[in-house]
Formats: sequence, structure tokens, C-alpha cells
Amino acid sequence: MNALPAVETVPDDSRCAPAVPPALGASEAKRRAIVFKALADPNRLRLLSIVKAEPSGAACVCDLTEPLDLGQPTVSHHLKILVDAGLLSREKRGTWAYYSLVPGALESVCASILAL
Amino acid sequence: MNALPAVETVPDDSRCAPAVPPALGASEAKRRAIVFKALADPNRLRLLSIVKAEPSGAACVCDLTEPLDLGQPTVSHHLKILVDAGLLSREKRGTWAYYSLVPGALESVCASILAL
DNA sequence: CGCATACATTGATGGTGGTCGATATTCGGG
DNA sequence: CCCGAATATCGACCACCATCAATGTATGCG
Repeated sequence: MNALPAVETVPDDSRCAPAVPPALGASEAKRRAIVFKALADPNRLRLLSIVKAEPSGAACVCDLTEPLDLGQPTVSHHLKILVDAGLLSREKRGTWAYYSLVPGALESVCASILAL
Repeated sequence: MNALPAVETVPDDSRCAPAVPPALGASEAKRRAIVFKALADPNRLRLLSIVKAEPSGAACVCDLTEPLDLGQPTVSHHLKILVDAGLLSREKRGTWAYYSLVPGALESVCASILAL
């Protein structure tokens, strides 16, 4: 259910630049929307904020459950979404799982907004 | 262990600055998530892209319906969400409705990401 | 006035997402 | 080897969202 000739077919844009991008392709838009979907929840924004504010740069689930007033499965669920979006990284140490910001991830999202 | 006394109560932060933001308050997070919700849809990203790419800086609904392969009511719906999020502005001229980017809106979103 | 155009609104529907309770998994300790 | 702690996964429920068809509104034109 989509005519849309070949505007969004940019599979091999490993070239220099599109010069004049014909707006935004459907597949590209869908890919970028994933990151924004990850950011489109108040609790996930707070999770990112807490992790970023952590002096050690990392936080485990048990430290994130209480300030958000959410159940542990829910927090794990949100963290998984943030990891899948490429915003957080997970490192398991013993029984604990430490989450930390992916370096440059927020800057990358920022760039994708300005490059609309 | 964290009782979280009254960290997120920032109803009247019309003051200068929080100095050291204690992570992110619930109300602030909810407010910021609205903009990201608006960006969390592929078709809305494409709408923003098309409007931004327009030489005149504005586009009417009839110009946006075809490239997205969506019905006119759906496009109007998406445009309303983008306007409510403060990303687009609407200007009615005759029978046509012209949508254009709010100056500085994208930069503002970018800043809110980096200030997490 | 009457009609066509451009857009917004409404109602309905199928799909997605956030939350929780229960359960599974994995690891460290006695 | 068994037990408890920390976390992930599963199943279900409820709310929200994207989409469309139908209708409403307003503007311009003859």
C-alpha cells in the first residue's frame, strides 16, 4: 500500500552527501523515529537524566526503581528500550547490571534533529 | 535507599536556574516528553523535513498529502500534533492553510536533549 | 445564492505501548 | 548444594495512538 517510486531508497549512501536531500525517505524516517520513541516517555527521560547525573557514570536497576516509583520489571523494560535505541549500554557485574550513557549518543540525536 | 522527599516539585521555576538539577522532575519530564512524542512518528518526521526543505518555508496540506501517501484527515491530524508541540505554526490564507517551522524550535529540542 | 475547493473535526477500529504480577535466570554465599 | 538477592522475561490488562470514512466549516467563485 505504497506507490512512492524510489525516493527513500538510500541503501548505499556511504558517499559524500546527498547534496539536495529530497525531504526524508520513509525507511530513514522510520529508523530515526525509533530513537525519538525511546525519548517519548517521561520515565525514560528521567532514567537518562539519573544515569547521566551519576558521578560514576553508571547506575544499577535497584538505584533506579525507587526514584521513579515504578516496579522493577517496568524499569528493566524501559532500560531495554533505551539500550535498543543505542542510548544506554549495559554491563553486568556479578548480580548487578550497570547502565551507562553511550558516549556521543545524545549528540547524535541532536544532530539528526537539526539535519531534518 | 532513597525516600525522595520533594525533588520534583518545581511548579514555579520561573526563577533564574536550578543551579544543580537533581536529575529530572516528573512534571518537567512529562512536559518535555510531549515534544519527543511529536517526533516519535515517521510521517511527522517527514512532514517536518518537507516543510523545512520548502524554499518558501511554508507548505499547505494539499502539498503534504501525496508524498506521504496518507489521507488528508490523517495529515491534518499529524500537523495539529506538531503545532501543539510548538514545532510548526499555522497561518491560514484564504482557503489554504500554510504550515511553517517555528524559528528556533528544533534548536530548542536539541538543547533539551543535551541538558538532560 | 449555490456550488466547488481546502481543510478541520468526529467516530470507529486495529494496533501499539506502559504497567504490574508472576515466574525464570543468574550469581554469590553459607 | 541449597538459598537468597538482583535482574530479565512472560502474560495480561488498560490506555493511548495512527488511520480512515464520513461529515462539518469556511472561503472563493460564478
